[in-house]
Amino acid sequence: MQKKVRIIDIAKMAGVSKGTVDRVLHNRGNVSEKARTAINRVLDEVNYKPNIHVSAISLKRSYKIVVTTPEVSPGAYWESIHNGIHHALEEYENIKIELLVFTYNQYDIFSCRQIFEKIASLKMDALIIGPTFAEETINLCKKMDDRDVPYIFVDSNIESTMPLAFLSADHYVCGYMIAKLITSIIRPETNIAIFQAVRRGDISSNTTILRKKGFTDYLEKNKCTNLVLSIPFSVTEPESNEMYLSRLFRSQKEVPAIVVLNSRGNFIADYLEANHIEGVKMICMDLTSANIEALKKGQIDYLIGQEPEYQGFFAMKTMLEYLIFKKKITKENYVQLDIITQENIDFYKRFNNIMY
Amino acid sequence: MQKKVRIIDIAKMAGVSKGTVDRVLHNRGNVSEKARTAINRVLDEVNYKPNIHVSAISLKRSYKIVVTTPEVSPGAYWESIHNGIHHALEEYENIKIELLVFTYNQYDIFSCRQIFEKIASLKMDALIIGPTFAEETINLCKKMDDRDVPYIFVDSNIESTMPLAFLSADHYVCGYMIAKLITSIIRPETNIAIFQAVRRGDISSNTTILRKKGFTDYLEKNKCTNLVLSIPFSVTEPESNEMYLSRLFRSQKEVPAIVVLNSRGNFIADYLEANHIEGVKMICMDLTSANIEALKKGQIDYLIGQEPEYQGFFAMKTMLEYLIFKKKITKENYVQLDIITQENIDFYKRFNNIMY
DNA sequence: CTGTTAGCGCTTTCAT
DNA sequence: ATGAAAGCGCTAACAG
Repeated sequence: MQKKVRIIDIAKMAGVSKGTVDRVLHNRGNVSEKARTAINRVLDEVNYKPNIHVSAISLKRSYKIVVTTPEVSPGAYWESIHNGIHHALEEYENIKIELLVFTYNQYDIFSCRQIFEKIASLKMDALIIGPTFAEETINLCKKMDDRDVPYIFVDSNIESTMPLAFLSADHYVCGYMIAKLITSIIRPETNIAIFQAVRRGDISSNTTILRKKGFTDYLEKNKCTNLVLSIPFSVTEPESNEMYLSRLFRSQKEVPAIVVLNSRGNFIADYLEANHIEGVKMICMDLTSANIEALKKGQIDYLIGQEPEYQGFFAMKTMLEYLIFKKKITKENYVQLDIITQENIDFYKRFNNIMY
Repeated sequence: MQKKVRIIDIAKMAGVSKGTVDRVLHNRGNVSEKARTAINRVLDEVNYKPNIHVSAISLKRSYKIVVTTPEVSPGAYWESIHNGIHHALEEYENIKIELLVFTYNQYDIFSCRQIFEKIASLKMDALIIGPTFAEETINLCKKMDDRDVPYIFVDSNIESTMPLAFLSADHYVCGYMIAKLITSIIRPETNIAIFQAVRRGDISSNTTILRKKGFTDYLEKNKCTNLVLSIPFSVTEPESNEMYLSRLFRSQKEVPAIVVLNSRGNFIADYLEANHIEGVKMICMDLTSANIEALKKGQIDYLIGQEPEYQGFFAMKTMLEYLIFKKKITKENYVQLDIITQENIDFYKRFNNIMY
């Protein structure tokens, strides 16, 4: 194990001073072409890894980081992502970071536009985005690209953008897996009702489309004969859901299995309980407090988790390490698709933030 | 957010110098009773948290840490635990740590005794134990208790010991969950063959006993009518397994479902393949390379993971933070019981970037 | 454009 | 038993 090379070692090898090496390492400018090449030559030979502990304590400047995601409600998916982000910040408590958080209504494209416009007008060092609407996100990203502001996605990736990295489940595989799980516990004759959220100003979110595709593909590939009933589902106008649900159950001879492709599965579970509908097999997304409760009561059979805390944590940590330590980063980061049941749910609370 | 209190702040408040405060903080002795009480009084009032970055770079002493576990084979369970341990070490690369690793044959109690005796004769700062045999482990731990050497368990906890912490799956729940999963995908008439490893000099490992108990309890509680066939399984004498297996399948009218309570499920999968036995539903423990291969081929339906990398990583990280930064430790750490299928397996390979 | 230098807060050694 | 002081390696300000 060779002893570590320090800035001063590089300086000596290149025949310059510490200060100049630091200027090159951080692209601070004011370096002659001659010095730069000499230093870069040395850097190519040696494997310089800054001591991050020293960096952390020496750092004087501060960083302004903007976070934008759908609105956060207690115990829900996006709260977990924010928790993860804050957890990462705690790990770097000695670094001065100014965090600005802007949330938009994920069911209203106009809210998103407005917030993104505001963000575009801000000066910042980095941006973390939880996207919903593709077009709007692409617009924002273009502006960031022009200004050399690095950004990282959480929850899902958006095509035609150039993020530093993204943290996302493979939503297609997610839907595919859900199809496998639900069909493994129901009979081939059982119908499957599949719920998707309706949004204002846009057809559907990218993630839901992908999950739906994976779901359908599995059934087709495996020649499943279950009839699939697509049911719209409104978060903003819950009264219309009652109607859809009662119509659904009135039309069915046998209760269908239920798949909810967003994190609001508990709404359906509540309806079933209120109407004393039993024996329904049900798979939903995300470990929200309400979903966990429904899982523990036995209303939901499987929950699929996508590590939201880890996504937030890793996004922020990656960003900081990029900004401060210039660490290399992996662009594509697919998170686990955790299959959760009544039995293993209690072991999935690493960040202690799933409370009820 | 109040500004951080440093050693020098405490020193001033207590009317002593930095050096004396440090002596108290690290129990280094040579402090008058008067100074000690003054400093402790201040420490009770303020919330002192050492800056770990500074600690890390200032530290001159080195630590000798011993690790003992069952033997490591490539791609297998214990290798993952060791990988995790080494990852933690990488994160603290600037701290001088001498790592001594001793492995024993987990199927031979005499090997374990011999190794543990050797370990007991060593001088060390801390010990990480992957236990198999309860009595032997308790003996070793008693000796460590006498010498004030802290130890942490991975894989399972041992009663009647006083570890700093343990990292373990809840093996009982694990067995319980396996029972639920297997019965959810087979018919109530299907028999279940359950495989347990045989060991030399001991009845069975603690973990397997607990898993078996959980398994049986589930079936009983849920009035499952499946017949359970317990099959012994020898890792050291594989030729005897052939016999058991052929006898098993000859005796059955319909192929039974298979549950393997240790990580050697792939042995059974191989037998099935070699003998062209198809249509077997199978659940096994642990994401070993061989098991993953069998899962991907469709021979295994579910694998249950218990985060071995995380266990090793967290054990070592916790130990270092205890030794160096005197961090508070959570004693009981139950790891996730990951349910793995062909679909989500590829997202469970975070070998390169363990965090938390 | 470049070299020098003052911190950052903690550990450890060395006088006293 | 105690205080003073020398590092640890990096960042950033400052003086040329």
